[in-house]
Amino acid sequence: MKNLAKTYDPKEFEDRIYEEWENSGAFGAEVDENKEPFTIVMPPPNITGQLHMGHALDQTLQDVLTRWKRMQGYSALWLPGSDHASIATEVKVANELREKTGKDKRDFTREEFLEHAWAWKKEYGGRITKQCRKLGDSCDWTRERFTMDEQCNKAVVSFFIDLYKKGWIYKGNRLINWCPDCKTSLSDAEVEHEDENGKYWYFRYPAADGGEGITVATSRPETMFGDIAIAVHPSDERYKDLVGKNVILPIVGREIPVIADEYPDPEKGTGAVKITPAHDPNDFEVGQRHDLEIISCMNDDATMNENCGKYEGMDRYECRKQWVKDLDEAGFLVKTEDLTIPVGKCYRCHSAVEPMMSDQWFVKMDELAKPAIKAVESGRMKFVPERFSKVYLNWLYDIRDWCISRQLWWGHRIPAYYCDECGEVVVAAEMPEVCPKCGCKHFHQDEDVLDTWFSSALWPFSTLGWPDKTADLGYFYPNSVLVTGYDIIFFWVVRMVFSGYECMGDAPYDYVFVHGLVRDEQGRKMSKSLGNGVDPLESIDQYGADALRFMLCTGISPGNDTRYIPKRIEAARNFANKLWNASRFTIMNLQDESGEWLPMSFDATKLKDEDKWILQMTNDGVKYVTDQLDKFELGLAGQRVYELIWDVYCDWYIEMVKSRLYGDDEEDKMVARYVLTSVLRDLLKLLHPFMPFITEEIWGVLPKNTEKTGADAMLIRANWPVYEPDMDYSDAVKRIETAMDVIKAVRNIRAEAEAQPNRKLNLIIKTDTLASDIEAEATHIRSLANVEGIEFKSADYDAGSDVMTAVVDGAEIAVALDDLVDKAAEIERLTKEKAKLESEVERVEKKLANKGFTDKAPAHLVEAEREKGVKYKEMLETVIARLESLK
RNA sequence: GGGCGCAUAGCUCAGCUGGGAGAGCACCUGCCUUACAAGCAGGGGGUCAUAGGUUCGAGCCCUAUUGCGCCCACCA
Repeated sequence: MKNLAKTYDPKEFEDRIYEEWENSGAFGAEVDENKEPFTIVMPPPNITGQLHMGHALDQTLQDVLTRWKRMQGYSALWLPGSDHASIATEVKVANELREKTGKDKRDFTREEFLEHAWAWKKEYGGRITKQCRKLGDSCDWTRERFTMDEQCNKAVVSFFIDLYKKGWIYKGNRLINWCPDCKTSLSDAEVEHEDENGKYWYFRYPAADGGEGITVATSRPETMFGDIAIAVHPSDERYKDLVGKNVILPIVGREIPVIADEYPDPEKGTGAVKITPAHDPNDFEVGQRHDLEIISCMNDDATMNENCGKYEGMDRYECRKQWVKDLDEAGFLVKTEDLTIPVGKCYRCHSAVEPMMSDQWFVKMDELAKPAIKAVESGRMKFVPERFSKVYLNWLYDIRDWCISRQLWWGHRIPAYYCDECGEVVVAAEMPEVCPKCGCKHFHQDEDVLDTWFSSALWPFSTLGWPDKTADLGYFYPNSVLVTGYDIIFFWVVRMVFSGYECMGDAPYDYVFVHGLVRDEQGRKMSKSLGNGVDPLESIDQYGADALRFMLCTGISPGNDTRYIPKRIEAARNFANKLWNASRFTIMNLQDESGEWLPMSFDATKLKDEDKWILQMTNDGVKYVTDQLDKFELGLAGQRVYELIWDVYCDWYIEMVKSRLYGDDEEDKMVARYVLTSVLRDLLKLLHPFMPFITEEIWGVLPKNTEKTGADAMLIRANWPVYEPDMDYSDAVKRIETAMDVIKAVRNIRAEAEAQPNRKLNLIIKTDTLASDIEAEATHIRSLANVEGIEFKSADYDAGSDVMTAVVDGAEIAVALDDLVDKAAEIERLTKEKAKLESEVERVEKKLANKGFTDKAPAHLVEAEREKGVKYKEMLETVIARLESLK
């Protein structure tokens, strides 16, 4: 006997199947001009650790799309890779070194440190790809890439040089975001703003001429050492006389001017603002406008510097405390106010970012942003859901230059070389031989590395071979879809788009499919500090990858967050189990005792109604699922497959077909076997993108002789089921649906009457129109409702009082239950039914009486409503008549 | 300050271009019926946040309000 294992145990086959897939080259995508390409480049996970639920969601969505397109006949490439994650990894490696050796990062040479980092990459990069395999990711591992591999590095250098030559990359001393812990600059996108409880301190700056001076509020008193002016609004009458005069920086004693500028808001604080260009972006701009000096008062570890007198060497917060105390004692503190203030935090280490003056490399954004804006405005590139295009565009509309240099070691080193003699800067792929300016031959390379997102920005094409003109690049670019979380639209999506236009002259992809976050059961963000993260591997271990995948992509809608709820993954596992058992049933019935496959055949003229019914349901399902996947509605698609398998195939079709399989009409059995198998195959295909392992495992056991076109052992190469628009089994569908109504009605009566499930019932069916239809399905009614005799009578027949009745569309079912009939309860039940029907009839009649409806609503809806009216009225009359007869 | 999302059954969420409110879980009842108790059959449960508006018709469209959440932003 050939069959599936008795119990569904994903551990038994998931790893094995993955290995088979990979070894057979099933995921390999080829440049094939006879096929349409479908490309997804995997958002590279950071090599900082292991995959979390967010990755599992992200990758499942990509895999569903890829597998589906592959089955549709596309040359589907899903290219995997990982990201060096410059700053994040550097922090991790430094921590690990500290733990292991007790030494600080700076105790190592750059080369030593990088050696450790590469070892880290080897370990964690490998761990991640293993996890992807566990999830069932059908990516082409032969094309696996890393943001710091040779080709990507080449791309980075090439892009840098290109932009530099155009004058779009420049070096300048600017106010940047500085992380005092990571000791590196950060881009604006890398700063997170958090509200914190803070204070405003109001200090009096006395006038230089001995007058009262001016009172200024600040939340950052420690930056006062860098104050260069006090600004007031030109229209502010209060300070009119002071403008142009000097005030004295308290305690420090330095004189600074009062200047008029549009920046201060007279409504806020005292209307006067201290100007500290070295530590505040606004002040910096005011300083530029007035050509003011810039005095920095902090070191790069956020301790106070030599400009701060006795506070030199103090931490910024320590200094703040002492400084405020000293000012207070000296009588300069006017008042204090509590309030919340937004504080910029480093997105990696969460320490407060300090705006600082620093010499850094920048990318000029104005020109680059233009095509990226147009890409979305013109509809060339679409966000799914659409609303994210707004987020994207808003960021681009007021984009500022991008600070790309980082004072780190792990990353792409900036390809800029400085002449040791004259300081000339040469930007080139290799260290130059001779200085073009002074002719000297000694150079040193810039010490900094590039923002990690500089290399990710090139990912959609650097992975395909750019800057070389490869066949892959020509065929697979632009990518079809980018699947990513909404949290990295700024970091990543925006930058890929402008880089794509700059390097390739086209958008990097057609669609950006944005998903939300996976939260914990209470809806909180999964985080390490909360310890509420769920390891995908653990849940795969417990329920199987298929269950996890199915849970992640059903019951969700695009762009919205979802929650990880153990009960939900359990339900998905139960679904897999259901499919497993149904398949076992089917396979069991396809063989004789010795395990030989029994014959099956397709003969359209021999199809029974239930065959036609399920063929129609499956056919319609194929269309629905395909349409939904086209719209990225994986949740709706998955939901329908679930219903088709569980409700349609298992609960109804298998139950209906049983009597035939156990009967002895050999010809009919061949048909039943055929439909059973053929429908199962289509359902497996529909489910395969969602649950690849179980579908593959079952597929492997099914007989090979029923697939119309070349059956392939690998389900992933099987053709996506085709929707046949001409299929019309509506007569059979109608009869089966009527039979189902009857069955449900009888089951209901049985339960209400508390009749034992094994007790055979006798029915009287009163109908003037449906006798032949119901008669045709009598077998089903007998077996599924456990009915013995069925007697047909005309609609006006009096069934007496020893029966319980129910109405269906077109017939009244009377169940003989003399010993169990509780007349009072029966009347109550029918009265409820009557009320229900009455309200339906009323609703429909009201609607039809409304001239607005009959005139304006589409004709088919009006017609449908009319039919309903007739139907409900008939049913109601039947119920009323029955009630009468009981009285 | 600007923008966005969410509010539907006890819980978690679906609900496509407006046309008789759904699923899973939980709950109640009865079943170990030889594919499946990770199951089968039956059942209860919702003023679709509030108030207006558009429409013949609104969970869905418009306006306002309330509550929750998120993103962006230089309030000293």
